[in-house]
Amino acid sequence: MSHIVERLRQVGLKATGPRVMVLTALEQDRSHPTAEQLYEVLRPHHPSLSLSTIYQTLDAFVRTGLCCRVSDGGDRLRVDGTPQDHDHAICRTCGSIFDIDRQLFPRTLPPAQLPYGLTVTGLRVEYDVICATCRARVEQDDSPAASGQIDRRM
Amino acid sequence: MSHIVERLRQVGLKATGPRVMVLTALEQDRSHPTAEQLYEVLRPHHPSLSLSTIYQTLDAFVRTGLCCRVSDGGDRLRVDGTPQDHDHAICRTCGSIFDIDRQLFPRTLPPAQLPYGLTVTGLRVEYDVICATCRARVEQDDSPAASGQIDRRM
DNA sequence: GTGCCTGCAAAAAATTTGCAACACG
DNA sequence: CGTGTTGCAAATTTTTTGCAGGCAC
Repeated sequence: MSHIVERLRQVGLKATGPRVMVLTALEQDRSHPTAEQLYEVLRPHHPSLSLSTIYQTLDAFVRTGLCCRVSDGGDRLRVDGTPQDHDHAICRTCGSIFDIDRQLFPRTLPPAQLPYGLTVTGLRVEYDVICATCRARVEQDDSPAASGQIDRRM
Repeated sequence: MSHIVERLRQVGLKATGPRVMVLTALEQDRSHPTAEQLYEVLRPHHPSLSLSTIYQTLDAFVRTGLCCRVSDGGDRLRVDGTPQDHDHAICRTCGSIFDIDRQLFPRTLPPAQLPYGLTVTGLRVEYDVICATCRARVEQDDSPAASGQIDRRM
């Protein structure tokens, strides 16, 4: 439990209640939740928690590198609290995001320079996928989406 | 000029004024503009144009595959109207998005299957970069960001 | 003609901000 | 104890929706 507190202090953040809760939740929940989803999950444990605090907390985490933003295609803020290098697979139907271990798909290293004078600091692969749930739904009946994540997709 | 109309009809969309303008703009502007930016660029040429129409138009384009959503890290809707395969480089400082030709970084083909029963339909590489403008600013003075794109970043 | 589109206005959703009270270190 | 955080409310920003009139086909 205390390793969460340590991680917070290492980056210079005070180990407050909301922060410990959010970081703990991110460590356990690999679904890359939205701010709203974190709020709903944590509020029962901390009734005075406010959504604004979630946003501020995530902002602090991203600034200090404790987590990073993830895209589900361009919509809302979703965060990834897993420190080690990994890629993401995004289901085009329901918007779920899955972590993909880097070792599965070995790649050559990126060039240090790209056109336009760009300096590369990192890279990741984003896979477009159809998740098992959505595929089953498409193959069997034709009922509309109803997954655990985001459904709207442009 | 008429090839824009053709592209629209090919996917079953009526070739209306706003659609032709937006698709033309996307073909010429490779900065992956937001809806708002497209609106500002096009409004002078079509004063009655509404932002709502831009959203609806982009929605139709994405649905029909004429363009796709791009993420600048999780903020707003940005679109990419370039059909051919390419990757993206995102400047972590100013949020600018650059197209990166696929040939620059040859890769092995993706696995057809990933864990969790995911079926892969596509993939792209996302490079984190510092663009030339931002690097110059950091190296020389310390003035705050003022690029053409998005500055806020979590 | 007719059904798809547009444009307006208003609503909804998502995120940010100001500020006083509070808690961590 | 002082500074960084929280929580509330309100403001902003971004996107969506309902609907009447218009236009492409």
